[in-house]
Amino acid sequence: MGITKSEIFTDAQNELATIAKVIGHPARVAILQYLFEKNSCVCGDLVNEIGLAQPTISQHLRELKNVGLIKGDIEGTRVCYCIDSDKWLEVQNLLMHFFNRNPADNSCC
Amino acid sequence: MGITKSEIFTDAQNELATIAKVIGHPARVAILQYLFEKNSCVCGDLVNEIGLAQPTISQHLRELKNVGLIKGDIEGTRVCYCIDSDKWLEVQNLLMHFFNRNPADNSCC
DNA sequence: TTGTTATATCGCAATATTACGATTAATTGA
DNA sequence: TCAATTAATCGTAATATTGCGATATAACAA
Repeated sequence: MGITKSEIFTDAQNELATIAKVIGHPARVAILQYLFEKNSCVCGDLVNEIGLAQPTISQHLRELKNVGLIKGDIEGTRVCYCIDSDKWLEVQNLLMHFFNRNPADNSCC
Repeated sequence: MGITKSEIFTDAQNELATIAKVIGHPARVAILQYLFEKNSCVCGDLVNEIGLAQPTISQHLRELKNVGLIKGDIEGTRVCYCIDSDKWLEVQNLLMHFFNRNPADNSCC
């Protein structure tokens, strides 16, 4: 049905999935990378850098902002975006916990 | 249009996004967690453990298998699934590289 | 062979996502 | 004030995802 049954999963499972889902688009990966390189950027930069239309970039920025990975500051007619350090470290931690376990060697297959 | 313009992004960006997208569903997170706990499982286990129908679980298993995170071995009428260690470590590395950078403090906002 | 069990696949309905043109809103500069 | 600039929002089309009932497939057990 296109709708995820979030209610049958734990908060932790839903949280990890939500974060991963946002990172699950190359445009948003590219935006995060660009933000790290430049340490700040405006929507217009990204429209030039990435080959997507302005409304599309704006939409992706909103999704990144919704999960808290980036924040934006209005500067006149432009909006300055940057990584939210606190959230970034939180996500770093979340992913660490999930991925930093080593799979057993004695796997069945 | 619902279709991602993968061709305008780098291979690395697309790869990270593809992996993240697969992890971007709580059922698949739950499956991976269960696999780590039990070190092996069959589809039926998951149908009982998670509250989703068998065809739905099967579909999620296929997606995890498609990106290589898990593999399945046929054992009679059952299929034994487990984490693919090599791929897991590869993904671990990929995510490390992306997330293990610390955001600058002198952010604009 | 026949029934049982376990999983995959098909087909569908409901919803979500992606992308963008057109428009709006807000600020700056002349 | 008026035009220009920048970004958000609206509306929409195309496609993808999620979930499941029904069915198919495959292996085993009797």
